[in-house]
Amino acid sequence: MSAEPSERSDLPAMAGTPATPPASHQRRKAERPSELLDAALQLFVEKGFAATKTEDIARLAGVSKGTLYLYYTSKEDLLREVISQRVSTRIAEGLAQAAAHQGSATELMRTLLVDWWMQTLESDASGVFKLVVSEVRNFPEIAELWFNEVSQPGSQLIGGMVQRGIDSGEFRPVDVLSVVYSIVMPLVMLCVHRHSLGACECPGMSLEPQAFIRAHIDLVLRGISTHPEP
Amino acid sequence: MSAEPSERSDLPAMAGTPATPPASHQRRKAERPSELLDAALQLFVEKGFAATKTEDIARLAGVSKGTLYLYYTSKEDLLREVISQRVSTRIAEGLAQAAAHQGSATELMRTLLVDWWMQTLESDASGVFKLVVSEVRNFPEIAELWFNEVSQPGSQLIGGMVQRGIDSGEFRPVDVLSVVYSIVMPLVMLCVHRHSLGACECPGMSLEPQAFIRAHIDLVLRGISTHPEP
Amino acid sequence: MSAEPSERSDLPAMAGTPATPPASHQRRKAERPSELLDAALQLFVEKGFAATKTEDIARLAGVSKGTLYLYYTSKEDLLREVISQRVSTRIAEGLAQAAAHQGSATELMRTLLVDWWMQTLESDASGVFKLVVSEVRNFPEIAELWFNEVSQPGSQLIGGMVQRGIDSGEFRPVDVLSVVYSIVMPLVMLCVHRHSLGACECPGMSLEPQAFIRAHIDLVLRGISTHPEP
Amino acid sequence: MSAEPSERSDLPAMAGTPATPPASHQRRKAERPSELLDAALQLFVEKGFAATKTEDIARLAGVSKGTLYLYYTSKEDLLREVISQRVSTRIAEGLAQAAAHQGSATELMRTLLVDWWMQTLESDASGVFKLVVSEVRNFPEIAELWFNEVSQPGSQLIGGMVQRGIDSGEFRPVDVLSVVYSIVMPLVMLCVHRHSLGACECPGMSLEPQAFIRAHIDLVLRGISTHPEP
DNA sequence: GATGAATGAGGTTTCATTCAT
DNA sequence: AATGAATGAAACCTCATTCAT
Repeated sequence: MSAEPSERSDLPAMAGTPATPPASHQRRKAERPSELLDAALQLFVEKGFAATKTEDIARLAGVSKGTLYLYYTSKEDLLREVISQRVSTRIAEGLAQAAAHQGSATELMRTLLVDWWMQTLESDASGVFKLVVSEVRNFPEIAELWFNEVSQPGSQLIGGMVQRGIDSGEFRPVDVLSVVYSIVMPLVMLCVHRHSLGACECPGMSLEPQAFIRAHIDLVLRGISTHPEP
Repeated sequence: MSAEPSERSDLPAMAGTPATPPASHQRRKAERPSELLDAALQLFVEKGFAATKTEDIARLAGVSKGTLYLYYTSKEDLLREVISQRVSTRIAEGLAQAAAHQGSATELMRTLLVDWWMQTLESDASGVFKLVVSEVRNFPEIAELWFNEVSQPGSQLIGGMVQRGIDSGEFRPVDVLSVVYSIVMPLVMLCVHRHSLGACECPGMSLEPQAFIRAHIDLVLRGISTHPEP
Repeated sequence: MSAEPSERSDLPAMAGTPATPPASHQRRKAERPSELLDAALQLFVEKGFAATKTEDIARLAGVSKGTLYLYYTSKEDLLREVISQRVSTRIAEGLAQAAAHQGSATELMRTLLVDWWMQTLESDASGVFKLVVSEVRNFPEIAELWFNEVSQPGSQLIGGMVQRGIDSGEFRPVDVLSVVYSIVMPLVMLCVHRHSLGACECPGMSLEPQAFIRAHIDLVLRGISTHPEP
Repeated sequence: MSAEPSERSDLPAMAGTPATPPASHQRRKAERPSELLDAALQLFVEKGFAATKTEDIARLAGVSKGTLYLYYTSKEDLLREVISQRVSTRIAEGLAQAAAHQGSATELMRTLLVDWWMQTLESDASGVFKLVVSEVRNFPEIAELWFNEVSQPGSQLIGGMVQRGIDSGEFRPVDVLSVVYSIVMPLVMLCVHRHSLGACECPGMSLEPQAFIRAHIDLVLRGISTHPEP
């Protein structure tokens, strides 16, 4: 939220000057789209697309109703952009992290999955899961985007790790796809939950997310391991 | 469609009851509320609460716009009724099934969980999961209902089974709540998915639900078992 | 204006009863479209399409904003309907009158043209000329309608009369089309004028329309006659 | 485009005038108002006042939205200026031409009317007729302007010629005003038509304007002449 | 002078709800 | 009980105008 990287850090600030932003008008223009996207995501996730008023998005972003339309052609456009933008950011992160790590499949899964999903859960990207679940049927193009950019690469990545474990003898010869779902669905659900029932006053899930993620991964690993630890 | 047997089955009234009156008309009247609820559920799940028009609900139920208001005081009323009605029906079913079964914790879980969730997934009750996920934040009373009628008793039931397994030595002394979530979240997610991404044209999950549910339960059981089968 | 023929004069009213209208609700519904069209025509002609507010049309027709949309799908729809409806009515009238008359070409023109154009000028159909002139370029479909339903048949009719006069020796062998325009353009312009400059306070044209029309037709007839009266 | 010779023709400044300054930039500045008026006229005529966007006017004139407001205080101001400017230019031309000519009333009308109206029809001044017809009722001040600057002097001029013909025995003792309208209305209508139905794809008037104007004047002259040519 | 980002009043259209029939 | 015509609040979006740069 409000994490705009302030675009192209404009020349190293001269020592002493407190990095004055170049000019309020220009600054604003550069940041508007991102601020609007943040506001839109927050409200779409909270209230749903149809129940969110464009004026509220604008107000939350600190601009007037009309300004929104200088940057996005319609409320629906805003929805598309919010999803595709936030999703691609997060997926790129995941691939980068995967490339950086190494080790046994077991180790890899224990670190990579826990890290990436914790970051996702705690960033506002987690809201996108709930948003997509709620709105795909009204906006079929989102389905395609999601499949190509998220489901497919995600399954590939995790499925690849499971397969490696099988090949190396760490894991039993399980049905890879089925295991991928067993691993991933609770994590997705965690994100969804955080922005639906989890956001309500009610007692809710009395369990630390991080603790649960670790326990869940361990549970699955033990379930597929050839040599379960005692 | 749990309840309404659809007006076609006009079985002869049992002797003793006064010759059933012009049937088709009387029957209809009695079934209206339920038909409206069916229609509402279908559309709320498909389009979301805000994007569903009362007129569409009425039309789908085969009545006029005004008639809807003879049975329900508002669109929101319809939402509340749909959820609480469908939910209580399904939960009662679950408790009944649980009471009927017996055997080891492992066995119990393998049959009970698979059966109940498969029925739920295939009935239109599965849509309620998606509906609740999408709408709770706009209607906080739903959260309370859900917690009291679903989350709480559901966790109790499954948690109870896990605890029994631990007590009997079938399962390792795991954190019960955590395991409950690992078990249940993919199953909930399956229901949600069926009415969001799963309902789109896109390739989607290429996995038989029943096969997955079995595999998932097995995976978890192996993960918590003290004597995993080789 | 407000000249709705009250649809299907419902059975001869019993002598004594003042022809009670059948039921206010039903009555209204039947008359609404026509009342809305009247209101729309008046305002579109007066202010132009873009400057007319749908709410004003509704108010002038004595209904609320929303009611308008029960009968017409959009403001533009209203424009199309107004034009095509009023035009076809008037043209049918003209053809009927032409069929009814007979006599020499000269006589025919002197009666038919004067009568039809005077009626048109004084009915609210005259506004349609101004409306079409002002709006065709924004709504090209109107051009087609106008050409097929008005320009074409109108030219045919008048051109036919001129040709008959030439054939019978009443008129010199003039260029028919050119004469048609010389005849018709001032009459069209009279209609247009009545709803633009003619509607302003300014001194305006100090000439009785009927007197002008007669004089104009006489002038043209003398211009093409083979035996101009002395 | 009566006035602005378009910045391309940079004829060498006549000796004596100080070497023209950085030309293209200075020139532009001086021509801005006129370029804006041209753009405004074109769009007002094409789309109507209300449906024309100030931004489109600015873009067509090659400046930004804000610049427009440096020269004109409002969109309405632009409308007033466009009309009064174009009108006075054209009327002045007409008076000049009238003063330059001489001869019999018949001759005068045959040359003067044909020339002036052909020039008007082909310049963008013709659009002003359509614009005025469409917009007077929304801007009553235009009516006054039009009456004083156009209708009045125009009627005077033409009426004067007719009267001269009557006095000289060329024309019969007709009603002058009526004849003026018979003469002028088709010519005005020609201008209006050119920017409304005439601008559409439809078949349209299949008649050369110049041929028609000549024929029309001839027709009227024959209609009022005391000695019609055989 | 020139720009174009920003504003917000105002216009069109939708839709939950009412109520006369 | 059932209908569906009518309402009007409210939502989306546009665009004339302003003003900081």
